[in-house]
Amino acid sequence: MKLSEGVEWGLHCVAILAMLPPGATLPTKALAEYHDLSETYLAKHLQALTNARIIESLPGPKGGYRLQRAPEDITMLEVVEAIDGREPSFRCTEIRQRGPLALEPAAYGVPCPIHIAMARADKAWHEALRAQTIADLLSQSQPHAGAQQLRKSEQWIAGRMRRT
Amino acid sequence: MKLSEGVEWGLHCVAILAMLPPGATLPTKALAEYHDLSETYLAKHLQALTNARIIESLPGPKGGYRLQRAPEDITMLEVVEAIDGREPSFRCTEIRQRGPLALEPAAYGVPCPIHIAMARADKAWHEALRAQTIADLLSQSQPHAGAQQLRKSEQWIAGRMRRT
DNA sequence: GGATGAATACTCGGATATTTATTGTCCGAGTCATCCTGG
DNA sequence: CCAGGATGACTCGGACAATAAATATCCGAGTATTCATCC
Repeated sequence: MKLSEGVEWGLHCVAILAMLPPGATLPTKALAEYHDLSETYLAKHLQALTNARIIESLPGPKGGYRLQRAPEDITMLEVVEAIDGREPSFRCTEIRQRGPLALEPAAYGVPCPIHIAMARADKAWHEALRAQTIADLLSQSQPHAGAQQLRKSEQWIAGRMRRT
Repeated sequence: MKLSEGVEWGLHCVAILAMLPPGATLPTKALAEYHDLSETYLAKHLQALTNARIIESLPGPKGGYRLQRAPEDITMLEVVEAIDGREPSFRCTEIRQRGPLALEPAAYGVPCPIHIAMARADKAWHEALRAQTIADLLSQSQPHAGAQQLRKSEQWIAGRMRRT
């Protein structure tokens, strides 16, 4: 059970976009350069985030991406699901209904205990990510990176962002 | 993030083996027939469960598999990890240390907030599965399947198991 | 000099190859039971 | 009739293909800017 590599990229990029002034945008090229990522592959993931209504794109020169909502209103779960998909990790294929001892389907009204337990674990995972917003990430990263590093990042971003 | 199909197979098979009398074994062929699974592919997963010290194998005619511990001492997490692997779902590749704004590695003593949050979600998922044992699964499936169905299963198994 | 028009450069969006992991299969090593032979 | 040995059949174990998914890339559609031209 491994998560797509793009999830890490997406989370970091959304965090960067959250640092922009309201309305300003940043193109794919800048986002890719910031962390030295493949520009074309990152574009694919940004597209997924756009479809999920997390970020929005402005075409043309001076175009780029920006958040569609406030960082406080975007959960990590949304970003993860936008890129990795919304399917549960465990898909019960009901193998108990197969084989020589199978009953008629009506006899299996309740999901099997294995399915229930796996769904409970999945729910715990989802809740943990739903409880964490992008704004939380920013407030937590601030103490880690020094104030000078933060200034440096903001300057770098300011040199490439486009104001409305 | 999807879980291997074999996880479902493994959990069901371990549950079946837990129904056997102490010491008795059941060969791969019977386990595969019970749920109409690919015998050869199931063998691969049973092998993984053997390496994880969850089940043990007896070779030769009258051989087969049996649990290596009591059902109360086998957690769902163990079975899942034996088949799907023990790697965490999210692998932080530290992309924050890449790109034009990267600092010297010593400056990144603390994991990034994204890594922390994902690890916390992973932990919640693991704990949920660690709290559920194979014995719990059996006690929960009993009320679902009727008593007659249970008897039917036990008879089917009794006809194919090997006593020591 | 100002306004209008076309050309241009840059953006995102979806369709297309390549690599990796998962799924699925096969054959060989080892072991116990059975059968045959000899006493 | 009993004991011993060789044979045979069945088991698991690891190495080997086929398929699906994730990874990575390319080219086309659209838009705001820019420049040249005309009024």
